[in-house]
Amino acid sequence: MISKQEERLEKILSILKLSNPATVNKLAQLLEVSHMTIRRDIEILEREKRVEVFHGGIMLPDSQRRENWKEYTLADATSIMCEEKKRIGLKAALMLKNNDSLILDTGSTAEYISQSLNPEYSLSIVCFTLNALIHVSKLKKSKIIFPGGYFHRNTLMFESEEGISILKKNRAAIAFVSASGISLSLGVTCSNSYERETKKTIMGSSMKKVLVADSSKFDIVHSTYFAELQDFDTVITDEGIPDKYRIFCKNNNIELLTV
Amino acid sequence: MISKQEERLEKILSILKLSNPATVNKLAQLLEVSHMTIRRDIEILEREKRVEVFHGGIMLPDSQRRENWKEYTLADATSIMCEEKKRIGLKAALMLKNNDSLILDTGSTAEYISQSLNPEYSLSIVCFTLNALIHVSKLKKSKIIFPGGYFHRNTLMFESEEGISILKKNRAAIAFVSASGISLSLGVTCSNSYERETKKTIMGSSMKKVLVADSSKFDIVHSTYFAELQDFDTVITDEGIPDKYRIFCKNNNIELLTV
DNA sequence: CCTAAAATGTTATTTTTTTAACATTATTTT
DNA sequence: AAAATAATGTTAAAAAAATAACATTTTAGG
Repeated sequence: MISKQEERLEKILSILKLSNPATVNKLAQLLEVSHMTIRRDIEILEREKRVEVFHGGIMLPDSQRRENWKEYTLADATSIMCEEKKRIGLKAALMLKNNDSLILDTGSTAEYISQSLNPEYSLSIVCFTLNALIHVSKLKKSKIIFPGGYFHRNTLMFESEEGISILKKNRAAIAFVSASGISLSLGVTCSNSYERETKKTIMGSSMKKVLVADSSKFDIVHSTYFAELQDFDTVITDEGIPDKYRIFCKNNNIELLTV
Repeated sequence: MISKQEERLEKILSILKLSNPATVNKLAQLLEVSHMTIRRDIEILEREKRVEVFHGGIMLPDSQRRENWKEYTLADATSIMCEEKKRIGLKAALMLKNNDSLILDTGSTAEYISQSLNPEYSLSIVCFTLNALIHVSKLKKSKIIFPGGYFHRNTLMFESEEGISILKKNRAAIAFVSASGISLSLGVTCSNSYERETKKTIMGSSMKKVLVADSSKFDIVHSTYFAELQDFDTVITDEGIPDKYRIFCKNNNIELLTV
């Protein structure tokens, strides 16, 4: 059970997030309580160092101020294989030409692609994750399609039956697909079952299918199977992949780009 | 030749950069002048919008501590009726309780609602615009549904047939709907025809329908009609609305909240 | 349902800030 | 240098906010 007071404390903080600082009277008016109640609330918040008090009002301490769009992105300089992923993302983006249509799958490598796209091109872009969306929405000349659906916080992905229908209505010259596991015997896999339908549909809607994955994903298997390696036309990865994959690509006429 | 006063103005600003906000007395003491001198300086700085004044002190305006997330948002301190919209958004957000489900329409007022939502609540939120999505995605305890579709850059809205289908599968306790025009004779209107289907579906999917619009929208008509004023249960606006709307709401049993 | 405790509201008082009017000191102009 | 002007300081009254003491309402426990 959440008390009225605790509720008010949260409300005070959210008011502050919007307009910092705020006066006691303004808060009292907004929350429809007396100024003394607000003062007592403020006393608590101050003791907990959640606000700073001065004559005339209160404000959020510096540490709590809203900032940091990085909050919405997976790509992060500290993540593993970060440099490889950046290079892979760039290589992928450079495959595109003006007026191309593309589909961008989930994952941090895909996010690096979205960051590397040429803002001068008029592209048609389909994507599925909030992080990619934030990047591509800045491309003023491109057309953006976001199938949408239910939000999965761990991957920042949106997914739904209807999203799949939108995707099926669209075709792309090129699709960049990611994977969390790639194996010769067990195929290409990802971690979340909710990704499967989207990935399979992406594969079916695009002319050229490009697998983007750093070398740490090879010889790994995850729970959800969605394709065979030979379903792809191109693989972009880094130098660290096992030789058997180089041979497999050569034998199966898969273009292998290592960066 | 730089005057003593100009020098002081700069000093005040640099003190603020170091400790924001600051009181008049503190500044007077630091700069070794009388409080009246500081007050006169502050008057100048305020006229030039370089500081914000409140009872008890002054602070740097938001615009001087710009943060990246603003890049993706419509809501902006320079927009018209900004303060009213903030208050409307806050009032709307304060109507909610834990575990509520809500639908958030497009527009800058709706963005202010999304900014004011309580992060401690477990809400179920449906929204349609990138700006709202960015804000609500931070609410770790809430479930997010984003119907998606084709991106409209002017409003940051996504819209599609399939998005409508997703929306139709969902129900909400409360919907916050915006409008660009409200008229007694010609009804409630918006500017873009692509918004119509979404707005009509929102109205049909929610128990309580709340119209959020600042007073500048009243007695205005835009091209796309989507509802009558009496279709709403509640109207949240500011004090500036014409009296005839107050009377109309009273007569039609519409709750009118002015902030 | 009643009681005790907690939370909130009311009011008067004290403190602080703001405003305004006027005095003083600097600065500029002639 | 004297007069005019601008900038700053002083003071008192007005306004706003903080505090404290007590009244009332709400809530939790029996």
